[in-house]
This record gives sequence, C-alpha cells and structure tokens, in this order.
Amino acid sequence: MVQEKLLQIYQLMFEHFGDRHWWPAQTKEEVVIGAILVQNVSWSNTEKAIEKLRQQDLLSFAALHRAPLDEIEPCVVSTRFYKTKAKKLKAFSDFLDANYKGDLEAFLRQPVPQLREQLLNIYGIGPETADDIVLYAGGQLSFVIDAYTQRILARLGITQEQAGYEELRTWFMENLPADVALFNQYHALLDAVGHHYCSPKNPSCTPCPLAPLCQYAQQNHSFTQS
DNA sequence: GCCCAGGGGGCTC
DNA sequence: GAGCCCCATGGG
Repeated sequence: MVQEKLLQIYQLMFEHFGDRHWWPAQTKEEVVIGAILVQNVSWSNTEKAIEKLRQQDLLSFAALHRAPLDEIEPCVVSTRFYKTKAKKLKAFSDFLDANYKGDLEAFLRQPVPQLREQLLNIYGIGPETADDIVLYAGGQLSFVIDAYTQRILARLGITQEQAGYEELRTWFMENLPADVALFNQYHALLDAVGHHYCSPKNPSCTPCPLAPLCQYAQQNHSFTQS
C-alpha cells in the first residue's frame, strides 16, 4: 500500500524531471568532498569550490591530508562557513589516513551499518552527509533524507510534520524495493521538486508534479489566484 | 542592500 | 532530546 504510493510519487517526479544524473562527480573522492562542501549551500557554489580544489591539486584526500588549513580555506570560500568546511575536509582526510591508510574504497566497502556508524563519528559528517556518502560514493543502500524530503512528505500528508531523520529514513527503506539505482534517483528527484516547487516562502505548487497528490497544494489557493 | 538557503556542532535545560 | 545559536557566502 505504502510502497504503491511511494512508487506513484516516484513516477510523477520522473515523468516531470527525467533522469537527474546524480551525483555529478568524476571520482568517489569527489563525491565525498562534494557531499561535505554542499552542506547548507547550493550546488553551483559547491562546484566552484571543487574546481578551485582541482586547480590547486587538492581534490584528493591524500592532498588534503598534506595541505595546511590555510591552503584549503581559500579554495572553499564559495561554500559559506569556509573555515568550518576546510576543517571538515581535513578531518575526513585525517580519519582516512589514520584508519584506512588513505584508501577510500576500502573504507566504503564495509557493510552499511558499520560504515554509517563510522561516518557519523567523523567531525562534520551528520546523518544526511553520511547517507550521501554511503549511497552516492559507496553505491550501497541507504536512503538520504533532507529538508526538502521532510517538507514534501509532510505537505503530501504522508508523514507527521515533525518526523525525525532516522524515522523517515527507516520508513523509506522499509517501503521501497532495495534498489540502489532507485534510491539514487528518488532522492535526486525529491531534491528537484523541493528546489523548484516546494520552498517555504514560495510554494509555487503549480506545475509541481506532486500537486495532484498533495494536501498542501489542495488547501492553498495559489492555483486560482493570479 | 537585504533576505535567506536548509547541514552539522555544540551548548543549554 | 528538543530548542537555540553559530558558522559567514552569494544569488535573487
């Protein structure tokens, strides 16, 4: 029942947006670096920082591990909170060096529960970033929840307003087929819906592909006004 | 020139 | 464990 609804939501989003080609990166290291840098900032700002790191030959954890903070910081200024972001990149590179001799692949190969737990113990890695890394860098099953996901589900009337991260993640994982490609695309599509149609200030519910299923859209009168 | 995006850490009670 | 502030750029 729930699975049917979730797949229906997926279909509507996919018909509207098509393949999102997420995560855009050339290497797994780039996925992880991007996942840290994108926290609380747009992807376009993140891209700028990734290009700067690339230009400075800092787009690898080996290089980040060697580099002093004041060399990393100027590269990531565009990602807001740049001192914090530089520290987070450094913390990840230090962790990898200390525990996996810098071998990201070896780290990512672990079973999801262990991998996730270790990720969450690294400075700067919270639940969302951990799941980005498990799914998009590790290619393993973990559903990513973000603020858009929470808002969209609440507006659809499917989940409680204040459902927590772990609760929502478990709910998706219990009600979706265990398919990495599906998890990948589903989160990317929710992100697109959230970005384009489901912001708190500008709930432009039309032409949101989910409007036909959405309680919020049906209650709000933006359809008939202007 | 002002508002605000939308994650994580750290503190408080 | 919920609620709050801090981080501090750039696009609309």
